[in-house]
Amino acid sequence: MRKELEKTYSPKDFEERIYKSWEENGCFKAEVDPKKKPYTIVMPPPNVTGQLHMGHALDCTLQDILIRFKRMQGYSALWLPGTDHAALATEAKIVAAMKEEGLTKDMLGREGFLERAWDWTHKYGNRIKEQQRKMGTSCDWSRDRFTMDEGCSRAVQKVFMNLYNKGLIYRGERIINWCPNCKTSISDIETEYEEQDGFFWHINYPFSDGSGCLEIATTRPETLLGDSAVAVNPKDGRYTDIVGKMLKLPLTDREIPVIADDYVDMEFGTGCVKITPAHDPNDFEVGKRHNLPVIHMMNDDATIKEGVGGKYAGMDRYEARKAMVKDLEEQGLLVKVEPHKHNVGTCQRCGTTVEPTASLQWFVSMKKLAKPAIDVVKSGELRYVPKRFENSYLYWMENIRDWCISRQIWWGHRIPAFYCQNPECRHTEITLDNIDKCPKCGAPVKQDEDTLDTWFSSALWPFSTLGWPEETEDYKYFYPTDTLVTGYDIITFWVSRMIFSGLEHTGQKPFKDVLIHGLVRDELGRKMSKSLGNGVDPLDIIDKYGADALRLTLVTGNAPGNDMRWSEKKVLNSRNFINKLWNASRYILMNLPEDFEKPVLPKELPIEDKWILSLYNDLIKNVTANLEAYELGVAVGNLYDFIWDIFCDWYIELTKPRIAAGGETALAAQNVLVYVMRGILKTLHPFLPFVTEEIWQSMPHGDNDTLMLAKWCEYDEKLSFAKEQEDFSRIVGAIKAVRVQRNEMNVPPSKKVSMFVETKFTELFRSAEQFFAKLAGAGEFKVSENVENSEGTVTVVTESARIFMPMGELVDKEKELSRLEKEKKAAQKDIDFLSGKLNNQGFLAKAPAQQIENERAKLKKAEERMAKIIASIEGLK
RNA sequence: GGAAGUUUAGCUCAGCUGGGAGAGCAUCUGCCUUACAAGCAGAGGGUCAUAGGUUCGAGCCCUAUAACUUCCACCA
Repeated sequence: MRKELEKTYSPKDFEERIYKSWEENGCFKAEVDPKKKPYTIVMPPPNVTGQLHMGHALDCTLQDILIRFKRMQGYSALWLPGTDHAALATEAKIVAAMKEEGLTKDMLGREGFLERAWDWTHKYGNRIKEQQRKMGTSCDWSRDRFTMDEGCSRAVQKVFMNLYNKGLIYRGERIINWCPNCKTSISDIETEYEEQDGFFWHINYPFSDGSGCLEIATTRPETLLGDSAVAVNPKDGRYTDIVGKMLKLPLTDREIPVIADDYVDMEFGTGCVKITPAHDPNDFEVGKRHNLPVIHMMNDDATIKEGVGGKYAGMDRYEARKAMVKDLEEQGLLVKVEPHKHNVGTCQRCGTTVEPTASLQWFVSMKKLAKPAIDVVKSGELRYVPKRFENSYLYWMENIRDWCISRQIWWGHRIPAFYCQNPECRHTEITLDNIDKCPKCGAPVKQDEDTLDTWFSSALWPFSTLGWPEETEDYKYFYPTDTLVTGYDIITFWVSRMIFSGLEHTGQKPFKDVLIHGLVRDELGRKMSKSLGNGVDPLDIIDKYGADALRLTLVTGNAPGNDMRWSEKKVLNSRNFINKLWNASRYILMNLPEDFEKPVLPKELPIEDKWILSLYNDLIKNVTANLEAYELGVAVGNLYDFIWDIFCDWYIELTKPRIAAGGETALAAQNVLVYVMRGILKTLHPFLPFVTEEIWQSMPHGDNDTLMLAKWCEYDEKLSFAKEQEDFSRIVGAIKAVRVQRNEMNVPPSKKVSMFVETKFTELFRSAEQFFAKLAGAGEFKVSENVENSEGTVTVVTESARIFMPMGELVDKEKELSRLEKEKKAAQKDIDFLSGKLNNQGFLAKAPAQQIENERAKLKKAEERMAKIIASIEGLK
């Protein structure tokens, strides 16, 4: 039952229909099948309320190509989709939407807010999935997961408890990055540094005993309110006498000591550092060593605290800075102000300058967890493609610091810690259940108000989605997964955390290969971003050119890990290629007999059939190898070149006279055409799923109802015809040479020209008469071993033949001679180069035998060509 | 401060383990040849960033330099 192919390629007419039919027929569903080998990809979960952007489109395309390829190869291929709750990002969006209604989180309360968040999630949660469907995403929607669904949440709690029991999670007061706008802690990697122009303020701190002042330098004068000491280097001769003395802290009535600590760099600034343990990571460490008080001088919105701030209380940090500098100046304590460039941490989410703050938070102790995650990569058990990304991964892992995982927001997994309210007991219980009484003393307990970093749950994604901690069938069969596909921008955030989490909790690496891709940039090479407004919406592109064209654009000419520049011209080219495929299919179909069922290759085939089959066979080998090696760009390049430049431009053209002739030869051509086209469609399917399926339905397709589940083609020794491949390339070469000559002489293609071929491959060339007629505009066509030259004749020379074309007055003898002289020169250059190589003793001694053989063959051809050119020149004279 | 990447035709990029430089777009010439003008047949265009080195042989390997990009760290 074949479907008629529409006259023009119009993806809108069938992409949606085809997706629906795949989905309805359960084509995406992966089965636990012991007879098959599993192949698993877990999809990097996009934000549940997000929208598809070009980065997703790329991510999606690469994964879909791999999963479709493996599925056709006979694996039980699972591509597991899902979405991420994206804690802070989502909460910020909801808060912003609430603000429109004049609402705040506090007005709603935790319960009310979460209710809204879930509503929001349900409202927008399906949007991105619909958009992914438009891309052709062949994931198993029946296994769709969400980081906050029951199973994933349970995995989160379980992991928290495991780590806590092993002593790998702890709660403590440390310096963390505080975002005064989001009002939560953020982890180190969520903090982005940017260089800003600032100042170095030199301030005099007077000694309490009135014996002068000590000059310190700081970039943040306002933190003076939190100072608990001034430190000098113990080896610094300038200051040995004053260690232990007390200083009057300016603008306050406090006194602080001078201490000695190695941390101070004698060369930098004045060699005296004010120590503010509550607001600087280094100062915090110094403070711990010297038992200094941690004085918090800021509120969570970065205003100055009541009590420590004196007259500055309530002011914003920068406002306070201004006021304090002014006061210091008035009091004569400001020595000087120098311009100073420094890096300031900002919140990845909102861009606000973060405030390093000592705070009571939960941390994951990383050193122990990092070790196996380093080993598994170093040993090559888990590999990055391309390999260079292992460097940054290993560097990060080897220098890892503890991970702050608690967040002061509501949308996310609540920390399963319950604190006993009895001051005598103060027990902390970590439990999977909701308890209200202390298991130790029976007093009421209170659950920790905080939630977990969103990456804490993402870290478990490869196994939490498969059922872990339960030993489910899925988990046993599909885990560990095979390939993780993601961008280099989230290696530290996500990939590294999945690796150590997988190793720690499942005892296995979570995936075998990590395929890293780059960014899709705009036409000017800038990152696509909302703020720049330079993003290109994949849905617009699909609407205009179809999903296949978008997909093809995203893989064409791109090597793994490299960024690519977006350009709509590239999409146009992709679309044109698909159009080519479409029309080639139409050609094949419109000539096919009604009752043609499936292609059978006849035992006896003409040379051009063997030629195309042999090239096709090579193609299959190359594409498969490149897909296995994750060289998707190269694989699609192989297909592009074969389909356009060989199959369409040559083979199809070659079949035209045969099909017109009818009979046996036509039937053989039809079988070969359908045979190769079916193979092309299969091989192209992972890249262009929609159009290949649509064409497949119109092709004679035997038992397979859907191309998506058809069997992948394999290299077939029986289709390899080296001799015919080489022979036929002589014909192709000769036709091309004739075309060049005709073009050069401005002979219109429609004008028939007589051709007399002199060659020792007489049989070969005689059999190609119709091709010369069709493709080279040959009129009279004669082949023999010797042709006499005559007046008014142009000679085209190839390594296999001389072709004489009488062109009458079009031929200028002198011009023809000089042209041939030019060719002679070029041929001589070839010969010189090759014989030079072959006379080089070093080359002969050290080059591989095969290489030497190749060069000899090339030289022989060049010499044959030369002999023919010389004969032509002689003949003309 | 540390690390990685990029540098190839006018533009955007390929070039897999080293064996006489490729594609698309753009430019030029000629074609409505009954699958396709979203096309066909041709042409021009490159000291493969620079300087050394290894090798019989380097776009590819090594060293240095320059420019651009990115990541990491962050001394007040």
